[in-house]
Amino acid sequence: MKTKKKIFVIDDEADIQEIIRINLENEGYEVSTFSSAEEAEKYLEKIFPDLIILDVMMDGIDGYDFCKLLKSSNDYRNIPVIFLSAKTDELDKVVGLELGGDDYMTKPFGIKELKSRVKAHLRRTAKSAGNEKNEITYKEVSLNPENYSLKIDGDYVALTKTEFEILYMFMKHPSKIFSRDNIIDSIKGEDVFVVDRTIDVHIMNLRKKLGKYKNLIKTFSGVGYGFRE
Amino acid sequence: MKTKKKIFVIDDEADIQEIIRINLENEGYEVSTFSSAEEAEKYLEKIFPDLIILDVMMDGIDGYDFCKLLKSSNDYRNIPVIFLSAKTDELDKVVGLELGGDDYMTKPFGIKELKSRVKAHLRRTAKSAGNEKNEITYKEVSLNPENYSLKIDGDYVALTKTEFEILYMFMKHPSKIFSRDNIIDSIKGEDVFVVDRTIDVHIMNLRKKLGKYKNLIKTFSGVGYGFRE
DNA sequence: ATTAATTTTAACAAAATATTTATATTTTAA
DNA sequence: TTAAAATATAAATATTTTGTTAAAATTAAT
Repeated sequence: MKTKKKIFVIDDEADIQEIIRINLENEGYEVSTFSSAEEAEKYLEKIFPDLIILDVMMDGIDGYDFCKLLKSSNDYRNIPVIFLSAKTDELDKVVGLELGGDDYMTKPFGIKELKSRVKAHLRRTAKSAGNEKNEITYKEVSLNPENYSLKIDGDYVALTKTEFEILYMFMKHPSKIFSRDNIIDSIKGEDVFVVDRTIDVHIMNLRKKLGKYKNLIKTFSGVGYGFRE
Repeated sequence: MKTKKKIFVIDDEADIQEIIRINLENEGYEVSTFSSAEEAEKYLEKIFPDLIILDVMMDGIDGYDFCKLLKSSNDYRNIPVIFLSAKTDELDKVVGLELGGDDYMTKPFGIKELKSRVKAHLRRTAKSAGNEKNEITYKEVSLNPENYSLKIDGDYVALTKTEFEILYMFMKHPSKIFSRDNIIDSIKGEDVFVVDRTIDVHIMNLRKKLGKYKNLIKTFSGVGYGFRE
């Protein structure tokens, strides 16, 4: 929810590029397309992709070599690569060369297949990148990421996802003040536009759920909100 | 169910290799064939097989010796070996030598026999690897791994395999929320591509079967599902 | 090779949540 | 103290997510 996953599509056929772009953008990914490996290479320093979709046969540096290049770099080694090819035997070669334990699709491929493979790979890397959240406790209030709940004096109160995210952010940095824009950006992503008052409503709902501890959330007029005594 | 079981087939007759490969791949195993023990040995480091099918008579290292080699290694000792031989008396020798308490088949062998023996051995190792599941009980609901059944107030309700796996995971970690992706990964494996709403249907079916206890499965909107009061 | 069982998908209804709008209340600053 | 600015609240609306059903696809069993 925070930031979009970035995907590079490297294929010299413009229409393949577009089919993939449209479908993946539709799924909420940020897609950059390139017609050659050289072109993509230049952008690697600017944008760090979460996944690369790579055609095997291309002019200049072909898919095999580009992948080898990636896998020999510490920075890029762990980016999953999905190979594309029109011919099965080309893919055999990829598999045989053991260019990295990623994935392979033959053209023409189904859109559904594409989407689900992309999703599966991103799911996998998300897992290995330790982004677990830990329980945070303040006095008699504790926020539990395992079940998105709030324990107040021993009683459990359910939070919605957004409420949880906001409160988590607050409690993670108590005594820090967050502007409404801060909050919107980190909860929804930078390209999401909602009216400021929306945050007020979430804050209000959180305070209700905090019951007698509602004043732990402080309003800083003209600035924003924060969590503290 | 998570990943394919890997089987090595070591036999110098190419057609035997193929018959076995086709039939076992058909059963969902990942099969690697080798024409000699030496060849197989090289691959042991790359691929750790769950089971080995081994011809007794071969040029170079024969089946007896290869098996002895395996059994003398801590790493490979526990891989079950199924011996193949054209002659019964050769197998007698294997048994006599006590090369490990595995299994023996004479050529020609029936496909059905092969499959069931393979399955039996894999089942056995799976068990000894401490993956046994124990009965879990919560209030008047208990989940029995022996027969994938659910006992509710004394009545038995049959679960399908997937239903069982999901509920087992839930009850093993009550009060934890699992995302749909979490569930797919642990039930089906990371390389399986299904639409995540599939889980909703399983949840619904589980709730139906839970009858009056259906509300033990909670929905956490935007997050996932979990088991709790 | 059929049949049956299970799993998956797709479509739409229902529910939950998020956002906006409108208005009341509080805070700020001159 | 008072007008302007900012926030709180409640109610209305929009959006997202989930529940449910039925049909299609896959898998297992006969």
